[in-house]
Amino acid sequence: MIAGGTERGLSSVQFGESREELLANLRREYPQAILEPVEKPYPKQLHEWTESLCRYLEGALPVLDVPVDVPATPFQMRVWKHLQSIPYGEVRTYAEIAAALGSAARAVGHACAANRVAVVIPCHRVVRGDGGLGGYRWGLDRKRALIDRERAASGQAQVLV
DNA sequence: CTTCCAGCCTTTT
DNA sequence: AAAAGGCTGGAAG
Repeated sequence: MIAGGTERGLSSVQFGESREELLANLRREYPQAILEPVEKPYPKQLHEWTESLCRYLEGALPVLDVPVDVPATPFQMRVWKHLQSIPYGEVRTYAEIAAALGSAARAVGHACAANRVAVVIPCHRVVRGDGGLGGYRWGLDRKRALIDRERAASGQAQVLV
């Protein structure tokens, strides 16, 4: 994984197969940004955010509360905010989200697809109403892995129909 | 099981 | 301004 951010929050958290691939992706998304590989003089906040992220993934941190700094339409903001209210280890359907927002399921899917901040905005916790996984920007295997891992870490029974 | 279309937001023309 | 299409869903064939 790679994490990038500004002084205001994380702006990009992505999955990839290699360091090169990840860096290339980041460069493509922010062609004008000055990318500094932060090996040593870690900006304090960025360090805290990524720390939280890691511990959260391990299930050691119940709620992830890090700021994000991503350009978004008002609608996307509402969807993402709602996604962040899904507890660790649980999943919702696109329809549920849509109902809560008074919108349509498909629009929700579109908003999720636009999310660039993996895990922080848990678009992997949204599945289809018919039991299917739906899609995932970084690959369905990754989505499945995240959900399984979270479910296991949260100690819930794995009742999967 | 396989269309079909309503639905809402974004992106492209 | 108009049209297409997406990480859907529910109804119809």
